[in-house]
Amino acid sequence: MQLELSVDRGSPVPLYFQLSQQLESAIEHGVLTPGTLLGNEIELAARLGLSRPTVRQAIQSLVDKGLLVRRRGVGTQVVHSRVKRPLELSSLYDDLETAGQRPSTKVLVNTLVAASAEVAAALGVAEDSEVHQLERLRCTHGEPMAYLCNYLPPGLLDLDTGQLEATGLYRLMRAAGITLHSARQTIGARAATAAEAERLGERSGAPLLTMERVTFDDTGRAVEFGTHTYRPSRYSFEFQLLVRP
Amino acid sequence: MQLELSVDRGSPVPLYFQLSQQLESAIEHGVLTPGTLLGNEIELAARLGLSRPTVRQAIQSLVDKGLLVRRRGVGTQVVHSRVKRPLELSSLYDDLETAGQRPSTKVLVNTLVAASAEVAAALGVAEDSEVHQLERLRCTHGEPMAYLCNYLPPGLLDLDTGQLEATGLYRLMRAAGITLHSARQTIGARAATAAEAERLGERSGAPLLTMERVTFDDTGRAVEFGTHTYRPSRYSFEFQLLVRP
DNA sequence: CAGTGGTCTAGACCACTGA
DNA sequence: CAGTGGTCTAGACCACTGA
Repeated sequence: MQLELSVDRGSPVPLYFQLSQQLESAIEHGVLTPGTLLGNEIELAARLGLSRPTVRQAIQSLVDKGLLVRRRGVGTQVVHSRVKRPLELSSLYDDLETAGQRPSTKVLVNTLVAASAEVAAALGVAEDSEVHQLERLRCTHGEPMAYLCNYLPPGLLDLDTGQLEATGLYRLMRAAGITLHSARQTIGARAATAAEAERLGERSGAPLLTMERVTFDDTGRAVEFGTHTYRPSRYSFEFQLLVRP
Repeated sequence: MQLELSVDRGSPVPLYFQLSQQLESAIEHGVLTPGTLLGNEIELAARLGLSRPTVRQAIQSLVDKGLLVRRRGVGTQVVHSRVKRPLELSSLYDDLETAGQRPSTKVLVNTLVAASAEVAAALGVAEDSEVHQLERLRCTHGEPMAYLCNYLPPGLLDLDTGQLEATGLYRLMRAAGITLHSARQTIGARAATAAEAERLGERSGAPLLTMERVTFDDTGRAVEFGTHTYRPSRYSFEFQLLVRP
């Protein structure tokens, strides 16, 4: 079976990207079945009228995504397991929306406060300096699912309550021109305090899933510090990991 | 300040790797401070007597690790925030050992059983076919920390109780020539059952952190299915995420 | 405008794999 | 042994950034 591949040199889309997109879609649609050998890079390059480095760049991006495996002396194969997207720095709001859960958000606190020692350390600002404080209740199907507390450095973003109820925080940040780069997360569990139980509709002492996160932009500035609690019956963290070679 | 970089063409270590190692160590030791511009690729290549693609390959690997940021028209900069290693498919045993926690393992079950529907689906074997079952209690400082239940397909690995108590499962797999490729994980929380509480030294109904995982090798075969429970007072998941560009 | 990284070519030699 | 991916060279032209 010969896979139909072609590139358009008139397109502004890079050639390696055109190729990797076609391969990815062929894998996702089952045209390239698991275990298939791709054919060697030099022949593939000749067939497409591309240079070998360009073909390698396309293949490499799919290896990085976990869709292909390369073995010296053997060839490049489509991975057998259905690899979903590896873990990304994703927005809870976007994840829920993608899953068709129709999330809703209620902003309970949106104000400026003096940074506590913990918040100041996380955001890298002076203690007692002003920071934004945000508390939101996220529901799906009208039921509370998570309670989100966030702190943001001042002057970064217009935090409009209306917008915060219509979309997620990460999307607002990106729209404000902030380039998210990395985040440090801690996921744990503990018993709900009376106040937490009340907010989430659980009983006091019930198990809660917790997440603490500091997000950085590409200049290394902390742009957000959040402490979130989730109802474990309604939410868990699910992700794909790739072993780095 | 001029950073001292040099490559040894007599070494079997690839040139791009020699360079990326030197840059990484300079960043980790603070010789290259956050925000520093690396100097353009062409000049860097000339200085080292390398071609530009080789220099790019070195830089790219550090961009992938989150240590450098590239901006067209601007240059390549050392990231400001201390980025630790991004999330890897790591072994709990290795993580604890690295943290100086001196983990110990007690094997409670090491036997062959008929696969339940859940286990069969996870491992991709027939229901009721024979699989290895493993139950281990992991302690640090003599205190229980996690209870690990694992299932493995038959014939993959010699599961020696002595070795299992001396090291981690992933290390045994790698030693057996298995190339780990990816894993699908779910992290959640729930209340401890009476049996679970007993095993971990908690009270019944106490919150537990849970992890479910299927690990695949590079041929796409499921090599392990695990359901783990952790005492949240003694363990949490901590990791760094990078935003994929 | 000058300077940067992004993309691309057309080769070369090598190490490793499996028959 | 033939076939594969891994590494490397010495260029080229382009798009984007910021002064």
